[in-house]
Amino acid sequence: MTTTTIAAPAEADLLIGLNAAQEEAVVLPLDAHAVILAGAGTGKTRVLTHRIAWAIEQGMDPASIVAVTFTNKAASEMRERLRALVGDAVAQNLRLGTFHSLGLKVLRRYGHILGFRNPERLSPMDQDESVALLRRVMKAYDAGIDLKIEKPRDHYGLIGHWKDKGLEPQQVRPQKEASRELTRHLYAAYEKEKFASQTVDFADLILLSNRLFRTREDIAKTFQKKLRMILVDEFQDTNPIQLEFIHHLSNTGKSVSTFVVGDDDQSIYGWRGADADIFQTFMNHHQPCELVRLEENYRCTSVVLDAANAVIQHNETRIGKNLWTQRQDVGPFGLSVYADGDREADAVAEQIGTALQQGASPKEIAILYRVNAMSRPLEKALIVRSIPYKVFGGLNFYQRREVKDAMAYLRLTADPRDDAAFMRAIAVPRRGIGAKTIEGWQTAARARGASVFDVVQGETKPAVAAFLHLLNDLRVAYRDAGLVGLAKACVFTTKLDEFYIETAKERGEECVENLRELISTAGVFHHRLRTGGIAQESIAHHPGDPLSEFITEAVMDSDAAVHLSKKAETVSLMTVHKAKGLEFPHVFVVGLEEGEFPKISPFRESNIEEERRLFYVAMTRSKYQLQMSYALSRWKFGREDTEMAGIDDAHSGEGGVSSRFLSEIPSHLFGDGIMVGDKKSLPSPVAINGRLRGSDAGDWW
DNA sequence: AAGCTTAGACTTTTT
DNA sequence: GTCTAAGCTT
Repeated sequence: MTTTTIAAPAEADLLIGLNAAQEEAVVLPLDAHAVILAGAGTGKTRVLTHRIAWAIEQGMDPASIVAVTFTNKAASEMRERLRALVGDAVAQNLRLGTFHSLGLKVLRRYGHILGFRNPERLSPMDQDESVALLRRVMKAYDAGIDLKIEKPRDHYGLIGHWKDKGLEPQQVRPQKEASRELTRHLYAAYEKEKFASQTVDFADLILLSNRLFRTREDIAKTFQKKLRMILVDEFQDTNPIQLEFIHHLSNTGKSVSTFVVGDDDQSIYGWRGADADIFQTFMNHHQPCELVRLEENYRCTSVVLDAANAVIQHNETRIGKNLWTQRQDVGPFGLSVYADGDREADAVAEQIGTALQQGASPKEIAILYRVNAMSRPLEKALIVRSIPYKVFGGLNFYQRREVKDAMAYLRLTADPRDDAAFMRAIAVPRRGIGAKTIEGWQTAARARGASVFDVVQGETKPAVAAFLHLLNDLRVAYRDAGLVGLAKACVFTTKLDEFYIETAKERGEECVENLRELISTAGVFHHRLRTGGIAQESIAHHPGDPLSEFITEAVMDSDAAVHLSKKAETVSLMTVHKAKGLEFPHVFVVGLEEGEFPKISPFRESNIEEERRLFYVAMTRSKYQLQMSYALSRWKFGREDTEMAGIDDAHSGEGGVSSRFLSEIPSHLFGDGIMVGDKKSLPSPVAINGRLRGSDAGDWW
């Protein structure tokens, strides 16, 4: 009796504060398959976490629940929120992680069946390394390939695409186009070489897990027996191999219920193999299937929602939903046009300055654009006004050259037979051993089925001996001084710091700064490890040694290193892709020109519906102010791109014409019409999706 | 083997 | 305009 008095209020608590649709989703029968269509800002994570808490409260064993996210960030956020709902102890037992970390776990456990000699050490190559491996394959290719014409990165792109679709080399049909046919052959060679070097790429984490499940039904069964419920976040971004992965775990829903949450209108990773039709496919496989729409938005103003709804309605392929809000306030919502990109940037910076004067905090403000290159003029304009900003984009921490170099030494300490790391480390800092020599070792290693490290043992060159000696010192450093001591040694004992000061000139200081940051990242990692903050996120039931875990995190959780910028008081500049899932009181969307956003490239087929979803994502980031703009001309690759230039220059084309998406917004929603240039305002939004003509046009050229 | 010069490219990027 | 990477020179 007394125990029920504890349980009952808790159950009531759990549902408090949920709206009708959220509650409906949370309390669906535990064995029901469900699709939750959760629009932007409708409480998606809330539903997901409460659903899990609800299941546990109904008596489901936490260990039989798997929740899959796409990013580590989303995983840890969910973990945190679940801690608050169900307590530390229970949250600890949940299986929660990204597709890739789950796949890695499967491979580490069962990789020996697939022929991996050291599966528990497995840690995937990042994209650059995968391309490097392909480049080596291409260089060794019988027919001979001109790497200038056939670019490794392009071929890798297509191979990755095939892999995301679940196509193994022998399943790819012969290609009509010669270059693609070459890719097909390279794919097979790439896979062979990759296996020979006992490594895997990102896609393999899922692909090989699937192969294992397919060939060893008994192993699939052991997972299926343990599990009762699988939840998937951001389901719209799931690609075919990930869906197959879920099917293996759930026995295609026959024995495990599957609860997927996402928003088809926010599917913006189609170019990475995500299937726009994934919800439909899923529902076909999981009948009967519940469908709940979360449409009440808690983020945006009603004007923004009306505009966003109007735009997204132009998409043919969507399940359909309409966001609404109870909010009564109307924030500023506007569209401006400028003569060129610099003036646009200037005006945006000016408006931000005003907002700051009026008491806004820099971190409440974001500028969003379609492509990274657009950040430059904005940065300039912000610097002039001394407005603090941060650009989120470009390379992440672990992709920087100097950090990769130091990581190569860390990796060699963990495993001297890591060829990729060996070849990188021995070349930097320079020690009189060049590409030719290394290449020679490599072929020898391949011929003997050995690693470069093994081959090099017979070398008598003093430089080689010194290098091997250095590696030994690093091992000693790790043994005696732990992860942080090793990290320090990888920067200083290796003399990487000196190397970068000498060679990188201007950037030298910055490089060393990054190397120091790497050391402190190792320190933070070590601390998290000791305080128990790691094991659950990397979902390793038997965590390996700290070094391997650290290396894996560096590859698979590139965000883990950004602890310094977290609470910075800065304006955020980022691409719309990066902004997905975030929200800001003040949002500026710039560069809304036809051709730029939507991005239209003469070389690549563009997907207008996906571009439109991207625009939809951009608009729905704003909590209060949404300010959009475009420019009549823009500097592109050092050339001016205007409406005029488009006529004779097939390369650039569309500059200066407003985005078609703007014309899809009902004109009455633009309070003041289009703001032209600095202050002049037109009575109505003339010339949206068209050229600005006539006497009006003259003024701002 | 290392350093300098020039040619080309250039959406988006959760892992 | 700015980057990287291949290739030529020393």
